Amino acid sequence: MYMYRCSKYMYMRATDHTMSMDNKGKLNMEMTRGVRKGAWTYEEDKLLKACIQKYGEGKWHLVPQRAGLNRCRKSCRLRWLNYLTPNIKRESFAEDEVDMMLRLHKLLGNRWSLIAARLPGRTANDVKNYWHTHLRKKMVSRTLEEKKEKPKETMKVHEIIKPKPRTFSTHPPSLNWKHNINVTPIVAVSTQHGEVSPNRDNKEITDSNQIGRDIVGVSQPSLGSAPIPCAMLWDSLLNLEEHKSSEKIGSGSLLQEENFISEFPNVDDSFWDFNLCDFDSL
DNA sequence: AAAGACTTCAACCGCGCTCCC
DNA sequence: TGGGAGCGCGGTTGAAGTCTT
Repeated sequence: MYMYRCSKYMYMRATDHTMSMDNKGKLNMEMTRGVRKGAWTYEEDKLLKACIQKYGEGKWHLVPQRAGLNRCRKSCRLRWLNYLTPNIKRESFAEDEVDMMLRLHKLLGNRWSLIAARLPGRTANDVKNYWHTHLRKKMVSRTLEEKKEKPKETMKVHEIIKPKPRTFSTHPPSLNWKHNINVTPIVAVSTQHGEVSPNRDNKEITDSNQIGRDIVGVSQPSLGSAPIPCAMLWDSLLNLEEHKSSEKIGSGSLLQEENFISEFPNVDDSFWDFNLCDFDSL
């Protein structure tokens, strides 16, 4: 059943658009055509659904035309992703979802899309909204309490937990590298804000600011061989953590841990010397 | 009952990234 | 190689709903 919250507003705003230029000075063509804004109607949803069912997701710039909608591509995409996608959960967040969200936020920061990807049926917008309305206050008050308890503690800026450089074999069964490579795995980084985040893009760390932001699994090899896929490591790490938390077995689930580690036999043992549960203390 | 304060969340906006020409 | 187009993300906005006085 459809429930529209802002019926008056949506019709009043229908043609209320402003000419806008983006940061590069490009004229936004969508804004010049007098596209509709505001809340979506049932009819518009029907058109959009039919269009996606017929042509599939993607090519959003074609969607308004294909669907016969007077909406910009962004609006169509957002409506589909946040509301019309099948399997979206509309009920409130369960306790375990909230718990997972808190843990993931500690690990990933405000990367809502990554967090949402770990919460089936939840969108990045849902997660972001829930965080801002429920959890942020909780976190702020908790931080204030901690500050009261430890008023004289000084923060360490960009403390890097950095194992010594290692040489890995490039002949594991899973990767066909042709040379040995020297890598410097920066396993975890804590900032003065207590935030930790992964280096999903396999970026090379070149400056201290970036070190402050990223966890790097392995730096880019210099001999032209394939980079170790940090994003893959990270995803698997999260899978393991998710498994642990869902089974309530804590960090002692060594069978899973061993399976996980065996997926990356080329990575030295010292790389695994940290535990995601340790991030709880951040 | 009414008015103001507060909360919720759908939608908008700007920006950065990637791809392609 | 530079620029334009398209896409996706995170921050922000603001109307509607709910609560409080």
